[in-house]
Amino acid sequence: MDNKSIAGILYETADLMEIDGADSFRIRSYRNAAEAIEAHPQQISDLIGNDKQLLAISGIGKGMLQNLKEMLGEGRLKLHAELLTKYRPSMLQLLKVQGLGPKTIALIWSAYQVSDLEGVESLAREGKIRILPRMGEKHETKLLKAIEDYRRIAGRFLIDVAEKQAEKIADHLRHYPGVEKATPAGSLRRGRETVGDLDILVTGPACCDDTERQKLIDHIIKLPGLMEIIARGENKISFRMRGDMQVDVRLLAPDSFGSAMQYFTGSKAHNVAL
DNA sequence: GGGCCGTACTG
DNA sequence: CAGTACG
DNA sequence: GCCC
Repeated sequence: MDNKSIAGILYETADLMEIDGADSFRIRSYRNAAEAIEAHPQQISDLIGNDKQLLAISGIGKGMLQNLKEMLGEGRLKLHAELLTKYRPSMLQLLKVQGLGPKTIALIWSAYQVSDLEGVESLAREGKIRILPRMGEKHETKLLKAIEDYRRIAGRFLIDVAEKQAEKIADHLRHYPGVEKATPAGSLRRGRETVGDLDILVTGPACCDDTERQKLIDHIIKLPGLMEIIARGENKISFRMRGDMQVDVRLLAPDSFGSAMQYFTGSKAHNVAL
């Protein structure tokens, strides 16, 4: 279990504790610990057993150390698992909606036993949110807008995040002999605020014949952080990176690189218009 | 043992 | 004023 | 929960 997943469980536990109405300072401690672990240069899993070094991390105390030992030892955190049983996992998604906090989610759950995005949206449309205590009409319309906003950016990544990821991948590609260019296309190249997935175009001698392309693809899949290969063809490979970003890499002969760049930069509507 | 951010917004 | 969310 |  790497630091990121440890931190993830801690963050999620904090969210669930919040829904559970736990002490807010204790909740903050979980988030602080998650942040500290995320930022820690060494893998926590390598330090396990070395209590002194773990305790030296600001934000990790006696209790959190126990939690870490439990996670690394048993692969799970009991508190986290129990809270997930007690509440609905969909509530964690709800928490991401602007203006929806744990108290409101708990309120909606107690009144309607609804805990998912679609359900809450329906309630809001039917005017069933405004009749709840402390919820007014404004709150309701604001909530509907927030759900809309959430849907718009869900499963997408802010451009700076996508940019860093793309640069790492492009570097990995350019490092390979016979690759001349590796350039992100798609919405990232268009400079959109958010990016759904990465489209990276590659060209050079290594893209020119079947054997070379196979070898290049073999090199691509060694990319650090690559979690799952979704599809592997002759000229294109799709995979998912750690963090869930999906990437398409297309290998192109140099003489079709320009038109491909045009096409894969899009947008779709722009291509249709052309 | 006791503090842990301050503030705007909403009902 | 109290509860809640957020920079 | 952590830290002072």
